[in-house]
Amino acid sequence: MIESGDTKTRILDTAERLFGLKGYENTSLRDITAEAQVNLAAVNYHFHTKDALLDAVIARRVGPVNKRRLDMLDAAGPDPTVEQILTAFLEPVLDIGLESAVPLVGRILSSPDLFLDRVYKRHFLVVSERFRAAMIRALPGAPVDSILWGLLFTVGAMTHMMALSRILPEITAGVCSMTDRPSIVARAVDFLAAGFRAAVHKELICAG
Amino acid sequence: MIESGDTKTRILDTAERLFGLKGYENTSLRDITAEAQVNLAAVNYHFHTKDALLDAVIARRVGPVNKRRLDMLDAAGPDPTVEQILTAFLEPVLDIGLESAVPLVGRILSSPDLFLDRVYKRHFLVVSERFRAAMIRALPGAPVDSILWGLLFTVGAMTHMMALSRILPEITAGVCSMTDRPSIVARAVDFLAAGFRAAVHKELICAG
DNA sequence: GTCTATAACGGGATAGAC
DNA sequence: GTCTATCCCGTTATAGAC
Repeated sequence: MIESGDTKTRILDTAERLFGLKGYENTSLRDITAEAQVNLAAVNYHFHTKDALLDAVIARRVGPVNKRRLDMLDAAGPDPTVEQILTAFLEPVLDIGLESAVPLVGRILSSPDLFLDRVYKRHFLVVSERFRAAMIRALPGAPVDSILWGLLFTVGAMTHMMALSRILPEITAGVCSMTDRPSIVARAVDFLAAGFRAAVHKELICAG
Repeated sequence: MIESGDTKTRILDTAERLFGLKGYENTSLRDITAEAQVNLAAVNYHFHTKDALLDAVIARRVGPVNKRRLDMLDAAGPDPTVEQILTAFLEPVLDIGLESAVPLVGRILSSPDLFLDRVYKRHFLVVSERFRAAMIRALPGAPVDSILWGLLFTVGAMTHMMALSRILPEITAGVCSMTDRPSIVARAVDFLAAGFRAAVHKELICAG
């Protein structure tokens, strides 16, 4: 597992993989520099602190993913379906490196402080707003709180399979795995779209 | 925030709260003993290591929760509905302390190593098997992999709202919060049940 | 830009008196 | 059971030579 590229890229690649594998706190800069075959002081030279290194690792992935999400949402036209919205949200993030970026993002999104300060406030506000608005348009009559809870369940399902991707086969007797990405996206989209629609039906029944 | 009870209980209560608030690695034994107003060495006397303290904190919650889950599943009779199964799975775990146990369990379940070694293998195998079997009975015709993915999405939705419970109002402009537990259970059950049923319908359509 | 060496600190764990 | 004092280790970060 020898990383390629210049020193800075090797540090980023290795940090991403180890942060995803063992978590931020359980990964020392010595672990990273040893595997990346660079000097310990190079981290502080290129990134100043371990904290800033994590920011750099996150930003390198989250920016492009959110751009792809918005592009896919735009490409679906002015009135995307629930399925198109969910696909635009899920597909880009599941399409990043399975061995490194996927577990890392899973960890980040399930950690309240990291998520709030380093992802939500910096990278996620506009995406969140766009997808919320699109879902409200796609589900006329659905109360806003149902939409928000649905998006929360969506992020939860997505985050959990990313966080547990490495041990998925072990806890499902080999049935589930993250390798066949397109089929997983389709499966999740069907499951979640039905959940969103159930909230609308319930509302209509109660109102009528 | 002064904990009550004897030394051992005070340590357990404080550790649970701080592990949930900041995470295991970011909480030192000095943090715990200072807040619990006990001596540092008392931790090692009562629990031997920090690692074993975490096990004790987890076991104290997970055991009773899983017992209640199985009791509720049994109480639903020999052929529980999808909704009854999901309620039996979600309600007990959302009924533990909102300020301490809920965030902690959220963190544990989203951390692959902790989940696998300390929860799944020790406390979760029988529960997992019982709920899997019940769901297969409740959804005749559904392929097993759909059931397993559905349970994964269920655990993901549950885990995520527990892990982010503290910041939920902040990221939803005050719309979502974990305080009204019964309505959250009902909402999640409706959403997830629709997802499970969608997998069956899809299968029947393709087969027919 | 890259390296060696080291400073400065906080952590878990323990010995031994009471 | 409880406390004080301390050991010993790994960590991040930096100083300064090359």
